[in-house]
Amino acid sequence: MGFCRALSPNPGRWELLSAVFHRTDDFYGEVEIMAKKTAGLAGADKIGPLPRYRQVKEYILSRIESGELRTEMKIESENRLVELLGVSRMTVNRAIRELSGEGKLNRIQGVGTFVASQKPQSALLEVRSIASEINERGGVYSCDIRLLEEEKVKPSLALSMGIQPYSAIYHSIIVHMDNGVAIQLADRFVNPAIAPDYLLQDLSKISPNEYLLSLAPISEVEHVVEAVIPDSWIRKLLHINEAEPCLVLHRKTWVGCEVATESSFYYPGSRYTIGGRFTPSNRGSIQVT
Amino acid sequence: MGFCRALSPNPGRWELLSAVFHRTDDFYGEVEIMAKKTAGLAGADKIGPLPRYRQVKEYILSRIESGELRTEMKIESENRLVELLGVSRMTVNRAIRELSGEGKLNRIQGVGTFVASQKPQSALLEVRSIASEINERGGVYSCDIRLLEEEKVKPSLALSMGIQPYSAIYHSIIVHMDNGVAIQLADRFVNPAIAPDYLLQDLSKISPNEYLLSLAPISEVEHVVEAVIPDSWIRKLLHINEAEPCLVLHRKTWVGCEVATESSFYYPGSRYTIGGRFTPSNRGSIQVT
DNA sequence: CACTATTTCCTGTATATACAACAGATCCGA
DNA sequence: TCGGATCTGTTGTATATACAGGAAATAGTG
Repeated sequence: MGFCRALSPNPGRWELLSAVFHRTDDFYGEVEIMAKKTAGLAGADKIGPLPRYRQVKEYILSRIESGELRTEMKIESENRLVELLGVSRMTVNRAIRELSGEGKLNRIQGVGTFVASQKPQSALLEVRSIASEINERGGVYSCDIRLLEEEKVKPSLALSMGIQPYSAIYHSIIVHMDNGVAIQLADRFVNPAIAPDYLLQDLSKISPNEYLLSLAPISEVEHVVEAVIPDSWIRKLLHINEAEPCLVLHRKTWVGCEVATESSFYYPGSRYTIGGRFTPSNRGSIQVT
Repeated sequence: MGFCRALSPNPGRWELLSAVFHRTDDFYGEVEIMAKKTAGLAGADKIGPLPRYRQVKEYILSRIESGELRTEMKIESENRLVELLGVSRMTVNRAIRELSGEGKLNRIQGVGTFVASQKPQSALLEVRSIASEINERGGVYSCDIRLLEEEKVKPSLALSMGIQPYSAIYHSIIVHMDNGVAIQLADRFVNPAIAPDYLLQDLSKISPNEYLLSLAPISEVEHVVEAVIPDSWIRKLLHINEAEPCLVLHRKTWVGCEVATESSFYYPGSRYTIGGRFTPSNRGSIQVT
């Protein structure tokens, strides 16, 4: 009963299979889309294949990322995708509707669906590794780990993170550099309950962000920005003088209902800006979906 | 044919009506939900009532805003709302799914749907009026219009806004104050094609944001933040000395494919932070929905 | 040729139905 | 009383179907 979960004969590749059965009045026409190959993926605790609409989303995203679908190109119509993928139009519709809500596609009624133009970097709206950001810009990434230890958490921070005062917390201070120039100082407090092995990582190989993201998906993020003249020890590490302002990005992340990390990122004002582009949703004072 | 568009007998109020007809094989059971009263609303060029799933969203949002539904409260189940509102479950499902994607509701499979806790201010992710922000905090808003005129647009800005160099552009500089203390300096360039009457507005009565939002919905926003020591004329207007850093928020907005405004907002570093909270969507390096 | 009406293709919305997955309550027997 | 099976209510996904409405191509007409 239920779904027929065929396994791909071609496990190394992403593939959609369809197998439509005839239907009677109380039996569905059954269709199976192959699940994405999950071996080696983080978050593999999720059992079973992704739901079909998610598979359709992944299918389209992968075609965009592979370069097969370029910016501004028209993609197949919903009905064409129904034929190609062997799913119903409502399923395709949900996938494409969500993707266009996420800014990946644009739709025009009566005309078609188009690949949206690439949006610029949006460090304000994302959580991504500074290393990959530098690499994508063609820079040379390096880092300097100035601190990595267990501490007793101070009461104010404990309150904010929802843990016991003076219990253990992990603290790291890392200076990230592009071509040897300090670009960011990352001052992180990590909840041991979420990342018990944080101190054991080789953070020069895998960045804290990559490591933390690999443990569990972040369920919520809060970003607050501020302009300050930082303390002298920060000025020294970033090689800036006392007249140069700093942009500080405070980030707090949650995994489920627990606070996972609370960090501050200091950017030398003269060397960095942070941005993001988004589409406001449409009620009252306009907000991100 | 098609929908029966009943008018509300109670036009001053938001109301859901249901009128279910019997169905035959090729005729729908018809249901009508009253459209939101549109008289006096901006964007009234949209003809016809909102689609039903949007009406359901508005219905729930209005109940949250009115205080009837408080934070953490469980709301009606989908099937209950189907009965109450006279729409199908898929329609209710879409409405609630989108609301939970927007962070207004939380859903737990097998348990129910709950009103999400109020998220803090998110000036990073929204476009809202500084006046209403100050009023909500209980402050006393006032402003000082330092400039409001038509100028010839410089080539670099013209390029960025996609208009002819040295053509006309509107330029305003306004200092916003809370209890007489300067909180923000707004330096705005407005595309005359979008807001031809910008210069005629009484911007001390209606804030530029409110006015611009009333003209047309913003289709896209870009925010970039930066820390600077501002020019002396800005320091003077904000009453800060030359050692105090400033947070600058650069905002660019689009209406359709045209750039509508390009603005810079200066916040005294010691008096303001800007923040936003969001839920990352779940692909690759995590981004806003 | 120019202009209009029709057709066709596309997305947008709405519904009814069916089943899956999950959580909590309830029942029941050892 | 305990522990498991069963039931019930809830959300999550998938499908078939139908119609509305926009845009562009096409046919038809003067």
